[in-house]
Amino acid sequence: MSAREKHWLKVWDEKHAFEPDPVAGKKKVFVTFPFPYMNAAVHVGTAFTASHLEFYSRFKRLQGYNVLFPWAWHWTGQPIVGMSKRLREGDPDVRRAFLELDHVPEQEVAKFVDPEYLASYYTKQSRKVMKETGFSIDWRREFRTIDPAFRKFVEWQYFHLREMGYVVQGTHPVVWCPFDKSPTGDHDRMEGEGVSPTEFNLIKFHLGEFALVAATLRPETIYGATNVWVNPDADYSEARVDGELWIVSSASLSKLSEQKHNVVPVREFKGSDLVGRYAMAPLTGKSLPVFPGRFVDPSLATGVVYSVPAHAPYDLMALRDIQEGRVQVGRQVKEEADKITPIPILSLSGYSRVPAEDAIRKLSIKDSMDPNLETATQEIYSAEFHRGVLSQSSGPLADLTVPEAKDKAVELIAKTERLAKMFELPEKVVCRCGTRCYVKILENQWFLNYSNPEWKAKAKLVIDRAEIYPEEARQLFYSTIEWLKDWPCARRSGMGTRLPWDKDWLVETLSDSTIYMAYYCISKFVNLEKVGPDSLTPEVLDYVLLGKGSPANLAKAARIPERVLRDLRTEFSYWYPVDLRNSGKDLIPNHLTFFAFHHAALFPEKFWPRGFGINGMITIEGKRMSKTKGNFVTWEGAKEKYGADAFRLALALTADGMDDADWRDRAAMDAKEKVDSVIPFVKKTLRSSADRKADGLDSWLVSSFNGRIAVASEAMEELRMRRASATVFLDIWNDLRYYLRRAGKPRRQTLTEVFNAWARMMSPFTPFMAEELNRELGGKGLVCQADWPAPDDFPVDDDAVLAEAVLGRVIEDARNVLKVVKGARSKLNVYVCSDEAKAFFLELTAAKQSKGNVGQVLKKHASLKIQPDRVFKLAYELGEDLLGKVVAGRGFDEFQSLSEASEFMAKELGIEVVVQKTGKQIHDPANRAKDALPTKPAFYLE
RNA sequence: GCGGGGGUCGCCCAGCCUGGUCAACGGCGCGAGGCUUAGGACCUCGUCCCUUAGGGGUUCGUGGGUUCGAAUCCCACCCCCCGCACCA
Repeated sequence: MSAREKHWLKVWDEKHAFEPDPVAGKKKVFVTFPFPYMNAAVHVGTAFTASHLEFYSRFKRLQGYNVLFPWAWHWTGQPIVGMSKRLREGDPDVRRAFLELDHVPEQEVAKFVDPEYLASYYTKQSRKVMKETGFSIDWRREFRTIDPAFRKFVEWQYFHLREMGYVVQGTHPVVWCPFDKSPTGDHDRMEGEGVSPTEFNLIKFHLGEFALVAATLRPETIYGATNVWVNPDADYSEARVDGELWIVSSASLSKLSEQKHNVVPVREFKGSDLVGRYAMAPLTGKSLPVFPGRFVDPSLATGVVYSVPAHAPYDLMALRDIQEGRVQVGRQVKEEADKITPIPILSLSGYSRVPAEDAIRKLSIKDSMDPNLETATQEIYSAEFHRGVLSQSSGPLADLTVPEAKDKAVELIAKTERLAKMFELPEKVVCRCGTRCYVKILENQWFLNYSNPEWKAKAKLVIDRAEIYPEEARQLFYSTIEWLKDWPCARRSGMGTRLPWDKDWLVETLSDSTIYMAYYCISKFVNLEKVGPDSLTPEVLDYVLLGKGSPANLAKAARIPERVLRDLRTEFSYWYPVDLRNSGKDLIPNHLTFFAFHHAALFPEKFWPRGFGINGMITIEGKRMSKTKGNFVTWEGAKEKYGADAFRLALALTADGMDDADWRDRAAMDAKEKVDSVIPFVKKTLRSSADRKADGLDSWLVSSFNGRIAVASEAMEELRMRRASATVFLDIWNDLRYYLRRAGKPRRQTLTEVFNAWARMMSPFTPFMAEELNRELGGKGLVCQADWPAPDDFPVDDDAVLAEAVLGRVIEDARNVLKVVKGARSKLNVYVCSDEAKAFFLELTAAKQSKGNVGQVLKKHASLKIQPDRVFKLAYELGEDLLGKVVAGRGFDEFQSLSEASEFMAKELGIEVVVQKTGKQIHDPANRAKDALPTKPAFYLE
């Protein structure tokens, strides 16, 4: 941290510049950021998103608002506990990540075996780096989501949600880690991302008094079944399942019992013991032989499948293996197998009657252990599912499409009471803790009832009423609200708050973060020890947040002074609602929409969020940020490398709207150079300036500055930080450069005014440098507490704008001519049009616009011999804006203006320039002067 | 598959809603010149093609269409990115 940064941080701190309290009658802005999760250091992505709020906050303060930008830390949930646990168990990867990627000192890592210590370490680090970056946060309100007082707040919320019927219980299959005793979400998996429980149909084939239970995803193929497969090497069991006698793989027994089946094992044996026996299929009543098939995975579902060789490549290949002697079997099995031919059950365009055969041939599959069988199966399955139609051989299923036949088959088999269901993971899933997961049916789990149509409608209203930046994001909210189903809101493990009515469950991370912004109004009092967690009873919170009850009575019961209670209510009613919540677009499908739902449920409309800011995701040098790939930039690292101001400016300049932001070292270095050179530039410029009367060029600079203020202000309002910062740091700078180049002697007073305002415009982005600059300019007070420049202080002078625009056009034209014309030249003659030509131009343009008498004008000025088309074309080229100024421009004398600029033109063009006004006695050897038009003088190059 | 965003002159990107002032803003890179002992920084000019007078040609994913006129509006297609849930 530089001395300059330290100095200003101290000054801001001493002035309590960012610690706002309610001020009756003062307009307020309340901005919030979705608190970062503290299992790692904050990184440039966090900084990017948060920077929008930071810039906006500082901007709004300059506009005179009372601005609250608070901060908190998310500790709720599984990952912190999980990392800590893995460290305890000696996982080298976790340890290395702490040491090498986050640069945590060795002795600290040792203490990370305590999850709360781990989180507090990162919290401390993150707070430090954010402060040092100059974020204008009110740290008095800081909290962590496991603070006792915050828990009371969460309990209050859930108490009400349940009362309103928005928290309901349900039973659902989940991917379960038996070690963590917790559902295993996608991000908690070492293996099997994207895999979710799939419902298999269990079909009972009668085998004596037993049911040999085959699992299938394709019940519609039952009429094509030719035999049953078991894995001869695997263990199978007889067991009493829900009172029936089943034969299934031994591995499936525990899974069945996790899925609400009552399972009592009876006897275990090898699959080979089943080979050669016969099992009777439902619906067809056929007695099918049991064959050995090593392709059958005993760990998938029941480890028993039935064979449909016409449509299942695996089945066909396994059958061939037996028929063609690649697999040794007993004589009886071989004889039975030889009798079997595939039974086609559906027709499929583009394939023969036995599609499995086609696929096998296409992929040159040799036996039943060929890995290509998976591809073949996928292909056939997909084709049949979308285009297949069941044929007559399928009896009652005939003529149905595959999806229809599936439902019908399930219905028919269920009628015979030979159907059961089982959930299974189609692919292996391994939890991050290394444990293999399975499907568990979780009972009596708590859900937020987001599928409730009334709640949805209310959430939609929140979005309807809110400002969304950028507007394109609005649709994403609507889609999310539509799509959202009930959300499991409680878990068994991790850190957090227990459900007040069911202490076995902890409120899950996303679910405890929905209305917490309201708690910033309370946390200030908690941190100042004016109110303790025990006082935050539901009744007290009802008063503070909903205005219910009488403070006098409550004060006694809760043992807090009535004045404090009233202050709490005042604090909340003043700051709420949230005026702007900014986040990356990744939070729209969950957090931000939850935020809308819960505000809709709990608060009256006047407290619903007013604005949502959405930004894109960050990439590093064009690639996705990833810790494991080492493509990772921490907030601290970037701040240290470029300095706070440059880091901030680089963030601002990197992207607008929902575009993804690409963080590039090169761009940040440029920003650094820019920031570092502002003050030297200003000082040098002022040194070279003089006290003199304002001229046209000064008016031009002021006019231009007027436009810059307008653009920057509007962009700030819309959170278009790239546009805003580019205007301030690039466009204004360019204006100044032009001014300095063009001016004989820059005028001190004009520059001082502009620089003063410039410092204020820079201050949201580069507050340290802006304060420094303000001081250099002799400004009083702090620039962070000054006023945002008003356009009225920089009036527009149309004639001055026109003069510079014309000059610019003339120089550009002249450059063109000089570029094209070869050969020696010593002097450029510039002929400004005559008064009559100007009159002709104005009259003709007016006549054309008003559809007046063009012919009359032409006749009147016929002696000029100017083609009317040239006039029309020029008027068109000038555009409405400039043309308007030409028409209105009474004080603008083109000849005088260009004459005064002739030296400048000469310097720019590198050739002598002589400006003359078209008239009788002028130097015009090539007779060009007659062609001159307003804003378009004629040239002659000598 | 469902939902969303996007493809612009070497790279990043503005413009698109509200068609013409668009060969198309700005930044980077590159080239030339200035400044400088030198380098960096900084400043100026140039950077699709052609052109001895300010002009012309061909461009904004591809192919059609609407229009006097399309990067901008409409249709179809191709390609890329993101999200799709028991989790931050």
